[in-house]
Amino acid sequence: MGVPLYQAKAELFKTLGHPARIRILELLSERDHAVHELLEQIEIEPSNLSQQLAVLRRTSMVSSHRVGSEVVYSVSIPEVRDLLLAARTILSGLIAVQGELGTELASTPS
Amino acid sequence: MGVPLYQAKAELFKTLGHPARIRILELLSERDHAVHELLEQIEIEPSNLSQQLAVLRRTSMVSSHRVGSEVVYSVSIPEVRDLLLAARTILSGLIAVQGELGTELASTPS
DNA sequence: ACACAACTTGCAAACTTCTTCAACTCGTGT
DNA sequence: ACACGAGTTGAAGAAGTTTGCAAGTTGTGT
Repeated sequence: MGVPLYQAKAELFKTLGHPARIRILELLSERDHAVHELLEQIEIEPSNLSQQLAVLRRTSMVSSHRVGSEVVYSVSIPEVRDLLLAARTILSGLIAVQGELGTELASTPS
Repeated sequence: MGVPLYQAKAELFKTLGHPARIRILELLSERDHAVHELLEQIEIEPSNLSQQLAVLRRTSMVSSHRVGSEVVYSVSIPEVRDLLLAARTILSGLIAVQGELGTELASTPS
């Protein structure tokens, strides 16, 4: 007997409910990245990034392997992309209706 | 200038990151419900339900209108359904791999 | 063997979210 | 006008999350 499904869903969404984790997943869904490459793109302390990566690892959303002195991360659930895209669609809808943040959406690719 | 997109996404997911709110959205995406109907389906104190509904209202995910003495809620962003479905798909994948919670998924409809 | 870069871990302080209680509003029926 | 059912609101304590610091690994080059 496991956790009820609605609770598992809530936990999945909770995992996505953090700006740094969203950025990590967006970067990783383009291609694999080493931690220091993520660090260049995301404004955050190394230890904080590590913590956020740990959260994503715990929920099996990403996996890591060592390559020499680097640790490379990849998305292990490709469907996460769908979730991010659906979110984007909803946000464009909201923005169209409420009229805010318009240019942001039009110009950035993800 | 508005909030960066990745932050808006994080907030959207954060809103979904609560079991009661997931259940509310699942029930409302079947059909509109009055608050006391939701209360019958979800094990939660009335005031707590009200708080969770308020969170969903603030983010424009649901809207409410009075009908006599009842307050009826409906989903105002139909695409939320896609998000819930995508979550379900991901969860089945995870469960298939990690072998847990299997029967739960097979038998319940949402 | 040593220094250095690349990460991770443990932990405490700051902050946010959740839950419940008591008090309140608003409509319906009497 | 009154009582009652249906919901909402405010506030406060408990619980959970986030952040950054200092300390610890592990691999590479010298």
